[in-house]
Amino acid sequence: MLINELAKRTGITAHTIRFYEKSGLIQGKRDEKVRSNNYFHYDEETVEKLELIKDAKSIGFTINEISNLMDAWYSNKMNKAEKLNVLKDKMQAINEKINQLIEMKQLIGEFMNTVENENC
Amino acid sequence: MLINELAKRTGITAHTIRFYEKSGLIQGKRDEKVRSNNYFHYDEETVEKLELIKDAKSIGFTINEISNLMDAWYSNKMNKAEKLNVLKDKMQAINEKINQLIEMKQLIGEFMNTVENENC
DNA sequence: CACAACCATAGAGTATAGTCTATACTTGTA
DNA sequence: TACAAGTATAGACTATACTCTATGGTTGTG
Repeated sequence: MLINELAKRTGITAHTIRFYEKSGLIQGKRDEKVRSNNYFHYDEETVEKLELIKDAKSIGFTINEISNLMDAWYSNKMNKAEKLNVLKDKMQAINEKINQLIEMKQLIGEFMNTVENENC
Repeated sequence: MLINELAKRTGITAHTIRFYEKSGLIQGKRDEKVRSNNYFHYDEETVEKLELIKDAKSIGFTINEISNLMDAWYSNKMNKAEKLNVLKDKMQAINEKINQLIEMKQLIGEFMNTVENENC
């Protein structure tokens, strides 16, 4: 699949996809049989990766963090132990974020009560 | 208290505090009795605000969002209903983030299982 | 009173994450 | 085959949130 289709499938613009490619998050392949152009071809795994990127970004992970995560996820650069380490780290980061969010919920909840009892 | 003490108390640099002041998140007061300088003076409420800013930032709120939140929190620009609206919105945003984090946890958890069963 | 430490302001610089423009070549369609 | 639509690349531009530098004035201490 070419970049425009990938963009449609994921809802991410071609520009941004190229930016992610430059950043090393995804890799398209060139078709060596075709000599007339230099078009990148993408597979289903790339769709998956972009979905993961969207999710990870929405919870506040940086490109760099996502890059680490995807190395554990998809690449063969790491062995089992290294992958598990990365995943455990992310897991812990997520748990911390959840706790902070819960604290903020309580804070806002308390403040809502205060406001409820205002006369205004 | 002057800016350096505020910085020490909150762990936020004077530069960043001034940046927040420019952004409208906090306001120091000038002492009109003193004519020789233009130093800003800060009160305990500012310390509180900066703590809130730190917390809100750590869970991914932007300066702009924090600004809205603090208007509901501290200012008299809004009436009861408006304040409650802002607070309800933030509450919902936080709940959504928590749900996304939980989803990501599950995803990573599943992947950890997959990795566990790898032979490597 | 010298001099270090502190304060304010303006404006430049940095990092992150895009977003857009210009250019040029390629492909598909009427 | 003309021409719109698609593709690649380089590089400029934007927004957010700082972070730092330069400058010049003020305050406190030995």
